[in-house]
Amino acid sequence: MVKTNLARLRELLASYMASKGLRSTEQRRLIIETFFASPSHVTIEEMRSLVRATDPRVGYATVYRTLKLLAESGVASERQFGDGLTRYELADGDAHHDHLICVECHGITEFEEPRIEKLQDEVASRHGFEVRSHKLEMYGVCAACRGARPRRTGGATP
Amino acid sequence: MVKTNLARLRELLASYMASKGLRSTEQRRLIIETFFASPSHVTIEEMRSLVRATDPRVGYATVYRTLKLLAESGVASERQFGDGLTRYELADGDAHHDHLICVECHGITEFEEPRIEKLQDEVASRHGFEVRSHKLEMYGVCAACRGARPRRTGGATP
DNA sequence: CTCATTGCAAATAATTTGCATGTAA
DNA sequence: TTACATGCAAATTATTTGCAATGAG
Repeated sequence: MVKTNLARLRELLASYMASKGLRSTEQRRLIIETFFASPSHVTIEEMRSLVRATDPRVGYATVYRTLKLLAESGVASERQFGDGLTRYELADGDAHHDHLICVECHGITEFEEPRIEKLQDEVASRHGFEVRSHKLEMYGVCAACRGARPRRTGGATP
Repeated sequence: MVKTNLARLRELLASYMASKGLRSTEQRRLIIETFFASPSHVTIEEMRSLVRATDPRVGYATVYRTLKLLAESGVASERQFGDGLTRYELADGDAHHDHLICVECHGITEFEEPRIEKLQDEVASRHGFEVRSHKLEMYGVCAACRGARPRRTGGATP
């Protein structure tokens, strides 16, 4: 098992901030730790309440600015699913995951499928396109909402 | 070659409007025809100017409302790429296409890759998830912006 | 000390909506 | 006629920004 992704992200953030001459303030530390401890795909609104549960004096704008900082540094990924809210999640290391989004319960499930990644690269190279990032989202009805159970069709992620 | 997709979409729209008791007004006809004649991925702003070039009396809200109507009827697809603007394109028939989005020139290229679609279905079924729609977007630098030429790595879409 | 950062409120930006008036059916 | 549509302007929603006060280095 690899050293935790979180440790890597902390280092990444530290070096980014150092390189930009950014300061480590009480608010930033709080927001960052809160983010690291949050469930995936938090909205800014959710982050704001989580942070304010600890320190009600933190302003709205600071949450926005700090999450943007996390995204710029590569520590967080900004995501937009259809609902008009921006969500944040921890950036992946080498692996990359995508999302199944339930249109009924709005639940979000992550998955990885290396074979899709490989085909994506193939498509990109066919177009002479240099991929920086990509997203794959499937919208539909999740197993729970269908009342069905997932049927494992063999081996999952190899 | 199949009968034009456009004819199918016109029928789809007509039956949708009939079923909802919606009326065919001068503005709607203008907006709809303008949309059918527009390049793919038009923004609402672009639609508004195109429409106003013909009839400056058409209001902003009517463009919004009519595009939403097109999306609801299944004639158009709403897309959000990262730039905060909602774009519309003609809905696909059976086939489905995805997008390469250049982060430098903001150009959008469409592609189809049935093998990816197949793997997506596989993933979904593994999760007991019923897919209604999906989107795959790759962000990066297009061939033109790289100064490179696309290298065709063999057969394109079979 | 100096300059980045914060919090607030005001400013944007994109989209939506209320309502009086217009107009298909 | 009689709802549905339209156009306008005001309202929402999500996010950004100006600026004086604060605090990190």
